[in-house]
Amino acid sequence: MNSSSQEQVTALEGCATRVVDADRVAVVSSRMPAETDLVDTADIFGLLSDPGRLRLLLALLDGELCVCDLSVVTGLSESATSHALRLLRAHRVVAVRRAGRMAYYRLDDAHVRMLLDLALAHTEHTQAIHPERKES
Amino acid sequence: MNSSSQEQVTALEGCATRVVDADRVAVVSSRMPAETDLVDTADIFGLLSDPGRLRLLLALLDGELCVCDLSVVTGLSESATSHALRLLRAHRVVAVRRAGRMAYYRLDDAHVRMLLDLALAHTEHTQAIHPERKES
DNA sequence: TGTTCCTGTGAAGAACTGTTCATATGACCG
DNA sequence: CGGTCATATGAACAGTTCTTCACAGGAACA
Repeated sequence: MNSSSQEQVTALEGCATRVVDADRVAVVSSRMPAETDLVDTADIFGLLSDPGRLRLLLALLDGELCVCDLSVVTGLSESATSHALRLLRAHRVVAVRRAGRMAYYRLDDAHVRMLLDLALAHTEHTQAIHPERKES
Repeated sequence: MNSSSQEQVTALEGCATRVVDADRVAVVSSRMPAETDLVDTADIFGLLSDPGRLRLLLALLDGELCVCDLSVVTGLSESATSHALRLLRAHRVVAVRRAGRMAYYRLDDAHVRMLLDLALAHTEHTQAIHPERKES
C-alpha cells in the first residue's frame, strides 16, 4: 500500500513527525473542520460538560423557567444559577424574557437541544439496561 | 458540603428558596435524570470539549490510526496525543489494537460517534447558512 | 548485543473553571 | 419616599485541566 514513500510529509502542515499511513492522513486532514468551527464546537460541548449547567438546560427542555425556579430544580445557589445562565446567554444557548423583576429563561439553540435530547435518550437507554434505579 | 437539613429537595413546597411555578418545578424535577447519569453525561461532554481531543476523535470517525499519525493530523505533540488517548481510553471512548511497537486506536463508543456526527453535520450546516458569526 | 523507534507515563507549572461572598441594580410594595 | 424582592455582577479562591519535559519500556533491526 505504501510502497512508494513511507515518511512523506503532507504539504498541509510541514511538520517534522513521521507519517505511517500517508493516504489516510491526507483524507482525514482534508475532512477536518476549520479551527474556528472546531473551537466553537468544543465550546458548546464545554458548556454541556458541567452537571449544574446540564441540569439547567435539561430543565429548560420543555419551556421557560425563572431564575429562582431554576435554582430550585438544579440545586444550585441563585448566584451560581445566575452566573451559569450568564455564560449560556453569552453563547446564545439560552434567551431571556423579562417581566417586571423576574427573568424567564428558555432554551434558544436547536443544536444544543438535539444534543440534550440525544444525551437524555442515551441515559434512558442505559437505564433500561441497568434496571437498578428506583422510581420517583 | 453540609446541607444537613435541606437534603431532600423532593419536598417541593417546603424548600427554603421560593418557588414561582410549583407545578412545572415538580414536573421538571421528576424528569431530571439521576445524579450518576448526569455526571457521566457531563463527563462525556467534557471529553469532547477540548479542540485537540475533538480533532482526535473526528480523525478516528472512519477507522483506526496509529499514535504518530494522530499526532500529525491533530497537530498535537506525540506526548499530548498519548495523554489524550489515555484519557479517552480510560472512559472507553476509544480502544487500542497493538501491532509490534505500533498502537492503532479506534473509536469504540456508539454514543460518542453519534454526538460527533451531529456536531460535524452542524458545522457543515451552519457554514452553509451563517457564513459569519458574532459573539458578545 | 546494542541501538533506534514508537508509545506510555509521572511530575510540574501555567491557565482555566466554578463556586461563594458581598454588593449592586432595578422593580414592586407599603 | 424607604424597604424588600428577584436577579446580576465582581472579586477571590480552591480545584481542575492541559501542556511540556524527561525518561522508561518494549519491539524491531543492525
